[in-house]
Amino acid sequence: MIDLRKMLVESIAKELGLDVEKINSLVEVPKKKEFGDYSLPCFVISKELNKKASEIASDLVKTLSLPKGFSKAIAVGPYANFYIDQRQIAGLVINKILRERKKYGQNKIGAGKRVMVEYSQPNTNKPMHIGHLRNDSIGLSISRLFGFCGYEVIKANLFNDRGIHICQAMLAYKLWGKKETPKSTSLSGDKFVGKYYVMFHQKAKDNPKLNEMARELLKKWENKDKKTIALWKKMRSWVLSGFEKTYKKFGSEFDVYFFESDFYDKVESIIKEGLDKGVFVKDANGTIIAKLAPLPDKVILREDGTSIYISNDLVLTKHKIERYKLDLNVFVVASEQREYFRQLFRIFELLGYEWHKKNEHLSYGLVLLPEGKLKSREGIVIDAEDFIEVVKELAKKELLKRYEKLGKKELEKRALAIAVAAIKFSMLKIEPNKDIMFEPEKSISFEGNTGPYLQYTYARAKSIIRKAPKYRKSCTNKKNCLEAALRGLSDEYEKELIVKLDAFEDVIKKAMYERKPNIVCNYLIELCETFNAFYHKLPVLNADSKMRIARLALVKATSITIRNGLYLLGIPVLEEM
RNA sequence: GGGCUCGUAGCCUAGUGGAUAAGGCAGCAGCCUUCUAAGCUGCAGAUCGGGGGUUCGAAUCCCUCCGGGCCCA
Repeated sequence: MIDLRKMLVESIAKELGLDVEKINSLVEVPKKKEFGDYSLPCFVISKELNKKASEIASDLVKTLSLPKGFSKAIAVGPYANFYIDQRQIAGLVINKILRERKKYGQNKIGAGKRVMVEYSQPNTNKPMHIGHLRNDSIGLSISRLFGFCGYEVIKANLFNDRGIHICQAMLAYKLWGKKETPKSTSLSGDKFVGKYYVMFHQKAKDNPKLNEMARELLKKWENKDKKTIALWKKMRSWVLSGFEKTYKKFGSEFDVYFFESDFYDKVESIIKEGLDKGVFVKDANGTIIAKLAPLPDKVILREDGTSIYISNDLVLTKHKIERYKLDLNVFVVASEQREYFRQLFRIFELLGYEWHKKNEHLSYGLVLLPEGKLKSREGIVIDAEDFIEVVKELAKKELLKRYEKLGKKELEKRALAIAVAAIKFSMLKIEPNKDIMFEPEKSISFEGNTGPYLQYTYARAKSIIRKAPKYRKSCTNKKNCLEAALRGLSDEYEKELIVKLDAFEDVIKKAMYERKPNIVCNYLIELCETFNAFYHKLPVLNADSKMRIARLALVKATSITIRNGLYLLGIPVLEEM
């Protein structure tokens, strides 16, 4: 295993007689490459060693015996800069990548630990919107990051399939549906149902009685009225089949599915527990409230006994952690629910569950439209499926510009892959904490810092590999030939690429620890920029035979790393583009 | 009113204690008889929201004010 940084840090620590961790926290990668590959700023240790920073730096570079893989050390003022010798590291880095292939970048940080990542969580009364696309992008990516770090990952989805909003759509269908079905209207099931949900709210504006009727329908549902349940099941299955199509297109995957309707009527025991332990109190009206100071109090159960969302989550969360024996329970949910999750976790803490610490709200900013927050019931919303289709059409146009005679099947396949890449990358490259102002025309591009740019770079690399000739017969031992050839990599462009490839493992750890897929995005952009610069500057296939072998290996290593990085983002690769 | 969060070129973002603040879009000028031009090279563009403080050193930490977003009341 190659870990240049670790070796360097250890030898510096030994030389200076300081703590390894201390040195590790100080060593950095300089912004400018002329300052080397690693650098130690000596300001901080100046006091400890009672010596001027510039002296420490200049003495250090004189006395330190450089670890393997480094060529020189130079002091620049108070900085000690260290330079990697690519002749020595090229073989180590490239061979490692070619050996590990799909596993390159993995580590064992989470070995033996099980994490559940719950994401997407749509309501089953309307289609998903672009907010879900951000959620799904982050959810899948963070799942894969955990997986790459050795965790056992369970990807979970929770369908919010009960409550007043569901009954509103049902009521509208009962009143005005005229026996239409998704099939008879050739609408996908989720859109079909969503149409009635919007219709309900339009009509309810002038007819408040409809709200009363929806509440009655909810009561019937809770009393398990046969006809009501049958209608609910039918409409829910329509919606779910629509979701399935969207998930398939977008690449969202789940291992387990939870339905709110399976838990809402199992809240009694935890409510009793809360009352017994004095965490919940019943007020004069009969409403049950959790006292969570310094957080605001939270209503758990209404006076009429109807369940509200958090009571379901109390049951489901307990179920998840105990049933699946989780070490970590992650909820990928937008930032508007921050306080809600604090309250939820605080309840478990007050109830005395040791495992309350295992819960984590992975919060991300809202997707806002220029008009403001997305509002499904008012139709201020961009439909997820429609949006994917619009972007796919744009991708088709681009493809046809380049390849007029592309077969229809291939065209569809590539266009979808490009559309998904463009959308996911635009959602993932922004730090999760930030809100996204979404402007449909501006937000999607195929050029510059985009998903398709990464796909393109990958396809370009693969194209070289496809065209490369086989090893000559004269080269009897492939491994020896490669070893010898790699020592010939000496150009600055090659070196930069090798150093970048070597950084992949650290990037994954950082992205996982910080729960930030955008770190992977930034890395991949930099990697592809470095590769493209190399590509334009140095020939691969037209280099002399020894150099061709070496550069070809470098191109292969790059393509593996890009592919693994895109996998972590949930972005499909294309062998040709 | 309280809490959380964000503020970096015209626009979108990266950088969260170190060297001359890094990319992309939009703009301008170049590069396809060589491995995919969804690419590459160059130019231009930033009082890092304002003010104060801590530090040898602040976009980054602290205080305060201003502005946007979200949640609670």
